[in-house]
Amino acid sequence: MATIKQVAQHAGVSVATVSRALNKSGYVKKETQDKIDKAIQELNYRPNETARTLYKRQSRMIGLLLPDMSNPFFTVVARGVEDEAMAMGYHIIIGNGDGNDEKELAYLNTFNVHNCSGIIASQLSSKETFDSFKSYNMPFVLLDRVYEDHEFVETNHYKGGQLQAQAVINGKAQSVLILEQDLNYKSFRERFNGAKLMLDEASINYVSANELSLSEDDLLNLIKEHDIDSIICSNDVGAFNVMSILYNHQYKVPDDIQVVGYDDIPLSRTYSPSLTTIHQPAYLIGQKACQQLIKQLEGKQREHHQILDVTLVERQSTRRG
Amino acid sequence: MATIKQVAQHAGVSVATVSRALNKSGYVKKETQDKIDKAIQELNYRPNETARTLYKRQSRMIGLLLPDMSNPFFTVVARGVEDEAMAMGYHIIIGNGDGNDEKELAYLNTFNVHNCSGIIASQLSSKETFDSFKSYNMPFVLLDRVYEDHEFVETNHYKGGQLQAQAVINGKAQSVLILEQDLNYKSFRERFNGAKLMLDEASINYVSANELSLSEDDLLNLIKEHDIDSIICSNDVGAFNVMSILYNHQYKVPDDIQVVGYDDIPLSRTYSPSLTTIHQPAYLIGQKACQQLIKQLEGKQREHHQILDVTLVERQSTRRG
DNA sequence: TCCTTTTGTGTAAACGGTTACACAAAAGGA
DNA sequence: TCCTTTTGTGTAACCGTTTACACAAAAGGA
Repeated sequence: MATIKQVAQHAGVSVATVSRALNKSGYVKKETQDKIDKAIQELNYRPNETARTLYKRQSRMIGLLLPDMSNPFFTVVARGVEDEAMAMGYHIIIGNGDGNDEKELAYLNTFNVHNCSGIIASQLSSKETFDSFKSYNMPFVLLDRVYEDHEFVETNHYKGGQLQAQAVINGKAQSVLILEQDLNYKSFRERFNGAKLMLDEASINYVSANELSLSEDDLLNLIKEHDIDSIICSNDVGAFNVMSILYNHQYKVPDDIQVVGYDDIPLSRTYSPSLTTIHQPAYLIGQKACQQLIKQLEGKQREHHQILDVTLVERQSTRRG
Repeated sequence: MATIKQVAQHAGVSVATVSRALNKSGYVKKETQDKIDKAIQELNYRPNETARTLYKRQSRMIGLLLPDMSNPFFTVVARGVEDEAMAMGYHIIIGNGDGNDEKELAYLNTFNVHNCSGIIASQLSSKETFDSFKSYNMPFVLLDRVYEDHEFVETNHYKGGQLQAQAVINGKAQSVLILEQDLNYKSFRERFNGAKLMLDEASINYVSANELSLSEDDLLNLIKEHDIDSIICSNDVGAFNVMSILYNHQYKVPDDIQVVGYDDIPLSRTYSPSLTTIHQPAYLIGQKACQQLIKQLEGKQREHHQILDVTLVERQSTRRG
């Protein structure tokens, strides 16, 4: 690889002039600029980012920390971040935290020692990790699972929960099973509360259970015991699981039991029956988070808390009025 | 952030000694080591990777270029790469090529100017891109779609095609529709050939069509016209699509028409009916590719061409003997 | 014309590490 | 004891950029 020194030599000027020509900073005579451009061409020179980063103490890389990139929701978020970063001349170092403090801190450290200019993080597994993040004094924005006292992008989970309830109400629900996840997370808690409120208002019976700790038998027992005709799941993948169990036990969806998911991952359109779910704009979340981070980096004005809208997508897994 | 200079000062030694202590290179007296460790502790010092990279002209980062990380097969591959890299002390810069020459070359350039130590790339969109990759003289290994004259990790696509045929033969296929994708790609071509061979040997009729250019109506017409009772798809997502169309037109899977996929993405277990498919060890592909690249970096002995096995996973979308 | 401002360029010092080299002290061998 | 080897440490150059500063030439204003 050619260096700036070689370009300078080849063009018969100093490295400082080449640098100025490259960055269009300071004065450069037209003639000189041309000579330098020619040399750059001929030597196929591309400036070394590492050296630039070292001097500036700031790279054009963004650390992206996700709980798990193989979760379909997060892959789409990641694409949103990546495309936006690419468009703005930034690049992504990716890490999977797996809900594990140590891993999250290891990545935080990695991003730091590589002089990443900022971090986008989702679902930090604890308040302690969050505090560590703050203590590094690197610009960062949070995604999806969020602490109120820091910049973030999330969606309206309360409304999402309401819409889930709305979907089963539209299908004349009589007895609903709500599958929740860890209610310590604000996002899950709000969805849960939203759904409960709607069902209460409509005077519809419901029971709830934790989706993660629920076995197949538990599910079937709950259904029998409470004569369940509608299930609200905490995400689409969970809904697929539920539908698969229902299918294997001769329950018809939606006729016997209707099912509503959350997220609207790409496959929920294609599933048979296709899944009624809450659309979260995953790609947009990624994009917005990236835009917000870059604004933060550049000290530009911005909204610190972006709450994006969610919508109900009614498909085949719920009944219609 | 503390620098090595501050550590040196704090410990009362020179930066060279600190560096030697850090890297366990050269002689350091026990006593001195302790003083330095203490200083590192107290200043919370972590060596700056950028500076290290600049001197060594080699970072501990690996460029990962995928066609599209939101494709479930590749996300799992990416996880395999990422986990393995993490375990070996490397990190991943990720890029989506989108089957687009320019983007691929842009990422190649990015990886290069960041002094990435190597690249893992999948499905370079053209021979020209491949040649560019070689011309950069960076270590790299190819994934999944592969050029014979370079190091790679792939799976046995020919056998995969045979197994797809085997699956429908097990279900007493009489008239098969093979949905292929771009046969210019060796992987798809081999699958196609493998399947054809098996069907020919068993004297079973088949027709084929291109999955990507096939509309819903085209598919339904083909099924009627040839009295299709089995469909071989080019991947799982395609199979979901097909099953969704079948579902909407009152075809029963697998009784009326059986369907076999390719890849065994996580959701194929959960789909209803669950999908018979060819298991490609996506995570392992990523891991192996990463291991191979790191061996290449370290000049270690290794296999240059790894061809991993695929297996048939029979589930509910095909009939049984 | 002389003085001031603008334009154009080069020198050298950073950025934060690693390492070649020099050299001194300690240890070992005869 | 003297010589050789091993151990331990510091000085300074280097990696490839950017930029503060100095200075000269050109342009502009009176």
